[in-house]
Amino acid sequence: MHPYDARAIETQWQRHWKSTQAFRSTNPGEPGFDPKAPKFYVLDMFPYPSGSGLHVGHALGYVGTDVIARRKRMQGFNVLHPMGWDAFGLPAEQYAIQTGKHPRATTAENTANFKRQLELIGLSYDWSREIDTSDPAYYRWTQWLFLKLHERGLAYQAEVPVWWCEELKTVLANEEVINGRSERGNHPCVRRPLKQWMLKITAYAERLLADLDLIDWPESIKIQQREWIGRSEGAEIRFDVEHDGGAITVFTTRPDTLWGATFMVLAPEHALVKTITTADRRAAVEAYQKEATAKSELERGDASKTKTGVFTGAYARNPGFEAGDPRGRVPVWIADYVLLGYGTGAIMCVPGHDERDHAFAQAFGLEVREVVLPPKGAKGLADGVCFTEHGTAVNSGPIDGLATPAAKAKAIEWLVARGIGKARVTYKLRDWLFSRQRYWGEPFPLLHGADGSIVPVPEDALPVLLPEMQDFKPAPDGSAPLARAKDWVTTIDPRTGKPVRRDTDTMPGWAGSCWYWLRFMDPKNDQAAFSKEAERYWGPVDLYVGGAAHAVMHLLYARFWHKVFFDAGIVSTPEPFQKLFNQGMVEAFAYQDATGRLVASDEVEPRGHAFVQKASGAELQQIVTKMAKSLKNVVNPDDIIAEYGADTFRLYEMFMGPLADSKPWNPRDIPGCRRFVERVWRLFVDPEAEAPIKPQFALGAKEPALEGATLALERGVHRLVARTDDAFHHFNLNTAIAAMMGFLNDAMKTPEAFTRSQALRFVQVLAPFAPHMAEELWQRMGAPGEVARSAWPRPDPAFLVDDEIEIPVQVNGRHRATVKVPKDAEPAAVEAAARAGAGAHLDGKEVVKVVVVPKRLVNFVVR
RNA sequence: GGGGAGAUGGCGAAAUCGGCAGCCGCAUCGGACUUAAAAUCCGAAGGCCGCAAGGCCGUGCGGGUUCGAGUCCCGCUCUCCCCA
Repeated sequence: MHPYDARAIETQWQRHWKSTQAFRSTNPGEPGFDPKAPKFYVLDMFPYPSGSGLHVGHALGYVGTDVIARRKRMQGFNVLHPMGWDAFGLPAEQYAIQTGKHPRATTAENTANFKRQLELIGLSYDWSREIDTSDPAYYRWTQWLFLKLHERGLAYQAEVPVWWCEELKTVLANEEVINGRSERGNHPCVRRPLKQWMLKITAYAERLLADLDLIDWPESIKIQQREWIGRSEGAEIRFDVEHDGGAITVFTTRPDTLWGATFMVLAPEHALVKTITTADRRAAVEAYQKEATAKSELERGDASKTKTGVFTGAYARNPGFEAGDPRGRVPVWIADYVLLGYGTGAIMCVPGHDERDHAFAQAFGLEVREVVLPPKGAKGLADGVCFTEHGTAVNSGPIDGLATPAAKAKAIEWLVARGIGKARVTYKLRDWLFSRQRYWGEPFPLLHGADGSIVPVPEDALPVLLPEMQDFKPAPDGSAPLARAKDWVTTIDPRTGKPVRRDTDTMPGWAGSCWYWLRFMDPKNDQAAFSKEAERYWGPVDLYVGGAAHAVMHLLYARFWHKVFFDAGIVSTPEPFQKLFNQGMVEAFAYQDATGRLVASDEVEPRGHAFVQKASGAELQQIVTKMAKSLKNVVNPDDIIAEYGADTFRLYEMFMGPLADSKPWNPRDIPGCRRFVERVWRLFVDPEAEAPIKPQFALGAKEPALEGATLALERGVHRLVARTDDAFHHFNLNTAIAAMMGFLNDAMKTPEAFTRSQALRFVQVLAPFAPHMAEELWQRMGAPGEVARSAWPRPDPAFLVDDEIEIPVQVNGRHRATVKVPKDAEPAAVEAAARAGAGAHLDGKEVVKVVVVPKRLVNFVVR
């Protein structure tokens, strides 16, 4: 009486794992720590616990890392596999404002729900290391680490034009504003100058770029980070303003084109605009400045857009020409395609060799001068085309005749010698806007004195607790909600006894995730963020898995903080995440009618190979898209597990395709995985019998001789292990499951030949994927301990190749026959066998050439 | 606009050292078992032609390299994702 009962088996083993703390990993110095075991730290990007819970797409990465973690444990690694909550942030607060529920309460509910869901999947996290970024025991150290940045001069306050969202009543980072609307909620945003906390990430630009070479990350992510950092080499050149005595400094990546600069453009916000603008141009200039402020940087930078700008009335001297040379007199304009934050906020314009300058000159009838001759064959100004590539310098005084790279170097030399310029490197990367006028975040541990001084809260006075507030709505004027907690704001500087005011901003949602992988190493420490020993042992993260969506922001911020800690001697590695892996998106089917309108998935039924709308019978087109509530195609793991069990759910998640690929969730495919699980069960257990396991697999069962079907299965087991190892190597775990299914099909054909020793190894291979069933079978077989801690089997090469192998025979590259030859047959023997096998295909033909690839194929080239 | 990834049966996919295209699964069809159905088991199946044997065509499209290309090179089309 042993039918397969997924629920019973899974709840029992989940309870067992919990009560025995089966997946707790030990730190150096703790009882049970094995100093000989190598460590493996496998980390998921921890979730923001939203109210809607996990869907099957989140679970993909978590199941993937779990399968990897479980196998690593079996391979003898001390595995750190933790989970926690990125719990501070805007959505919780928005929700709280809408519902009146305190974010602390909703966060607690949501994290409890997430944890329940994760446990239901049977994930082997070390829950003793669970962390919550909104817990004072955690954010105490976030504040402490912020002070380390502050100490090192990397946190400063500045009046900067920032995105202000009227609806959310807060400033947002550049990356949180899309097309002038907030990423969260899609509310309109405007730019406004405000005093804000900034982090000097630009000070680390060079190292963030260079150290990408140290880490094993997807090239695509590295490219995106390099792009974001945007290093460019060039020169800074000073242009004197006529009649004014002032000077405009520009940055250019093409100092060799100086002699082609026929005008200049300043960012509308550039400080010099005010002083150089002539009286007759003032009205036009000011009107234009006002307009530009409202635009996003993207709109302004868009090269495809028509150029706008106004003349300031002022002229500057191009220093490439002698005083008095009319070619050196260049008009100064302002235009919004020049950004204040990039380079110097001013450019020299070379309309002959820069697309945007060219468009601008065309639009306003400014002079175009050729100073770079295109190489033979390439189109240049002579053909009416703006030439931006490398060529030969012309009309350029001291650098005439030089190829662009040499011309650049010579131009810089020439500028330096005359004291009008120097080599310079700039970055697109900007400093990081780090404050928010919101409630649900880490308070800044800083005190403002009456005299304007700012001092850190002493370390022993941390954490600065977020005050309990009932009304934490943003104020209409944009001032921070914390400013209204009067008792909290007013305090005493413990060092001087003087009254001071607390800083009332909070940190952005990214703050908590800038160091959480370090806290997981030593999560209960109340003397330090983490101990040096723990960090030296566990760091860096060996495998970090998450969506490619975080390619830039989180991963760049995290690297930045980590490098600061490295410089401060707090961590021992220059990079936090040695290997990064991006799991693919889980998409879902959605359905469109003939007009392209989307039809909710629950109103659709299949008809043959097509799909129709239930109500109307209209034929629908099945499309693949992301899961969204509005499409009613979000799938919750709870439902799948309730119907099929966690082992089936895990198998399906992994069987869908390679971990890195995007692939659609197809509910019709899940029963296939369930069938596999049931077939495994029936191979081992006779549901009708008394015995918990078939006698041939029980402890003490006689091991038959390795011959006939048993030998074939033995080879099968070794091949299975080898294929599985390979699958882990490539993260295409679907092929491991395909291999298990293939082996199972073989074993089911000759079940009596399947031995206990083979069965044990099969269960071990199954264990990372379907851990509940594997543990249950392991126990029923009377095997020692838990399969989760058993030693992963090794394939023996002697069993991987059959004595006879099949060789395809081609004639002129076309497959014509297959011949069987001994595995070690000589090429001549293989060719002879192939010639016989090809038979009639060679009759009457002249064999020009024979290609024999040992163990692979034979190809006859004939005429 | 910039950047990234991808395109293989009705569907998810496999074949990454250039060597039998389609392992494994889903859906489909046929058979066995059953009073019947479900479940289970066995079998078929890329397309076209053919009773069959067999042949031809086939990895988004067009070229190229090679004895041999899903895989490498050049050009194109389309899709998805990311950044704003």
